[in-house]
Amino acid sequence: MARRKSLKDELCPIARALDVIGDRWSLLIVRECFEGTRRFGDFQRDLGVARNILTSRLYALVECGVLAVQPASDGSAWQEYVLTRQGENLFPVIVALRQWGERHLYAAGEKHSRLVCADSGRIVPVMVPRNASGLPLKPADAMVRQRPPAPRKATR
Amino acid sequence: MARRKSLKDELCPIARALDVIGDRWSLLIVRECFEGTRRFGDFQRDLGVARNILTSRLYALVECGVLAVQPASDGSAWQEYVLTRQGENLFPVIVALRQWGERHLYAAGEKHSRLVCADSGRIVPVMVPRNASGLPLKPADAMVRQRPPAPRKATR
DNA sequence: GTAATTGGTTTCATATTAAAACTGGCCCGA
DNA sequence: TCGGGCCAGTTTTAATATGAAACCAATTAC
Repeated sequence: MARRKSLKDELCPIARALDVIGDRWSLLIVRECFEGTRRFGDFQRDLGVARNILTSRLYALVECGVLAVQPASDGSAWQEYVLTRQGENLFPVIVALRQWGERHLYAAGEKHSRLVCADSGRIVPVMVPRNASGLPLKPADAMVRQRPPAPRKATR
Repeated sequence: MARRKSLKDELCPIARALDVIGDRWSLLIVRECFEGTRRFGDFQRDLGVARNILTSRLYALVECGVLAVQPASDGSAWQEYVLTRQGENLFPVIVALRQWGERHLYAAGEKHSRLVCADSGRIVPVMVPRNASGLPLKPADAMVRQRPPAPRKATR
């Protein structure tokens, strides 16, 4: 089959991002991190993922700078996995994905969780891209601009 | 190995979303759609994905309602794959992923494409979740609220 | 000091991915 | 209206990734 196609060196930022988090577990691990999970065993139990897969994903996420390893905060000799700044910046991705899922992946009448503000308890409004003036931006109104030294192939 | 763990019936919307688009190709296909690609051969050429994989992904995306199949608009007898409303609603996900990638996955000084407004040409500001008052919402200020008939297991 | 917990690693079977060859309709020009 | 070339897949075959469960060493609890 030849090695899985790597997208690391693609010019498109979406492709590069998917090279890192484009699988079914990585973003769930990140989600867990946002919920406060830090320990191997807790990820394993909460996600129900196989341990060896969890090991490889955690390693990959550390490798690419989304997570960092640090000594446990509870005084034990174990270590913890925590979000880096880069990892925290995945928040919009997680929220967008969650809101899309909430909207489209439940049967009519099927209950599901909601993202709310911790203080007010009010539902977090659906996140939308906005233009420089703050107006909602529709897909058709956005375009990808390539960089200066015009690439000879579509860069996307 | 036992079949790949399905996340379709997970209670978490993020898990459900990843069941559908949690792989390295699906979102790239969706990205292509936003760029206007509609034909099998064009997806294949632009993405460089193996044809059989493309077939299975297109089928899955149609199956879950992200894409729809319709007769070709150019009069030929072939068919086209186009985004449904549900698929178009992935726009924020794509934008969030792109902006994260632009920010974190390029070496210092390495050039990359930018998402800009089609009319003004101005860069699309980084998208952030906002609370009901329109103020930026930090990860720590958001929480997941479970639904009414309190589930007996963590629902997330 | 001993047993249980934690955080992995190893092993093995199966599923998924990939490349390339193959197939069978469509379309075009002569 | 024939033949060759496109288009959109399917099949075949091989390699890699995933998952479950067993295994293991260090750490912690008792």
